[in-house]
Amino acid sequence: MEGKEISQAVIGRLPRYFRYLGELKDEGIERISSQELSDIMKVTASQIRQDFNNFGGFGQQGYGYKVEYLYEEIGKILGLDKKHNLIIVGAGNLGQALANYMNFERRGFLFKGIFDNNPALHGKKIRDMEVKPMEELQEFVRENDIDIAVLTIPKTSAVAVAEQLVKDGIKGFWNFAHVDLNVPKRIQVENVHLSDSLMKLTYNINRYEEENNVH
Amino acid sequence: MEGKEISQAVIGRLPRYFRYLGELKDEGIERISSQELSDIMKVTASQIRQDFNNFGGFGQQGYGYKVEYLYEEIGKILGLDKKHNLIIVGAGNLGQALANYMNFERRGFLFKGIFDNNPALHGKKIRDMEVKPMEELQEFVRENDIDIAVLTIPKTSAVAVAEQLVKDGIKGFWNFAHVDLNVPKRIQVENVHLSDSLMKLTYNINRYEEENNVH
DNA sequence: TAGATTGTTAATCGATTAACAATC
DNA sequence: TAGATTGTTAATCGATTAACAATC
Repeated sequence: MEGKEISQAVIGRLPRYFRYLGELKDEGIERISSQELSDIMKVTASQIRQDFNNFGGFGQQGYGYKVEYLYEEIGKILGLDKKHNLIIVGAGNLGQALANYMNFERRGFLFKGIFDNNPALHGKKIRDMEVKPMEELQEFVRENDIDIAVLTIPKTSAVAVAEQLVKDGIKGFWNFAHVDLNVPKRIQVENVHLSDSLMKLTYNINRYEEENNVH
Repeated sequence: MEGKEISQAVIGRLPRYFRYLGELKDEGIERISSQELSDIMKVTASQIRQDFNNFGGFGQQGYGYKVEYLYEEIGKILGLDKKHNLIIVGAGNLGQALANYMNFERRGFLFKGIFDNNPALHGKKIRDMEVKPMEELQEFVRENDIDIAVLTIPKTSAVAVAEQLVKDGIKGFWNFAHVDLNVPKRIQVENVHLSDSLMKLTYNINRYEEENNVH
């Protein structure tokens, strides 16, 4: 049914390649070898070639890689050429910030709506979009063919809301709630656990200090 | 000088353990075996025991682990018992949202200031803290013993600002800017590249569809 | 003591790096 | 053609899982 499965380790590196190649392209650089890219990105040339080869040969022996071509191919792999309808569930600080801050449209996402159960927010305009009550969520998702839900609601409600959204046909979650969602494997979940990330930072700061300072 | 280095793979799992143990503790559960925790968290019991043993034995043979003790020990490992002075650099949507949304104080972080170069924001109150101009950043960091800078500024200025902050004595960055910072290895950096995360999500959604739908 | 479960060693698996033949 | 650099196989490294002896 499918080709060989690509590991998430590789997928996780693609956006960074994409970013560097975009910059190289903007600088007008036309070709690059895995060794040159290795020097810039501080990863091994071997890893770069292995990673790209998961998707077939993008390069030319003796020449290297065409920057623009490679950039576009990685964009396609990441699905940036496809449109995805997206909603934000939870119009608190974080939900509003993401609506305003993320350049959704530039990456193929169509921002279709934002929902909250706080009546004080209903009707408030967030990026030309009025906050809708949660009561309208289910019908909206079903009728507007929504693919992705950004969850910026408290963890107490996130699991139940996610389960309902799965029934309504959501394909993936960008989950900022501090819980693990309980959804079928066919549903994709990308977690952004901000406080976890901050804890990793303090661990590393403290450990560095313990190893090097007063000990 | 130090003990054996703990891999970042292990560190990355600690916050999740910490979260689950906190919940178990709140439910009044006193002891848990690696097997029970394995069932709840969907990771192998073997991995749980290996992970904990990186830091010495927290359990008791034949009994399991004391939930509260384990919870506290992991908290200490993550450095949550230590205070860290923190500032936010960039008071746009994301910077403001993080100031309001993150419960910094609850995890040992002292929110000391927020900076922006937009004069329209200067003096605006964000969580009882007035936005200060970037001109005051350097002196502020030096005089207030700031450990962590949250970077929510555009990528065009992030690298230079980070380099300056390193000179001013910053120990770690929580970096939301979409660039790789160029800082000495002794400085800890935790990147949160939101758009990268979203790209991984679309990759996985698209790939699932290609494998299972029309193909 | 017998049973349970950790701590830890050994085996396996997967990911990264090195090497080099293929080829532009 | 000679030189460069990929694509790809082989070697290494590290992380995960399995197994079991130690011990509570």
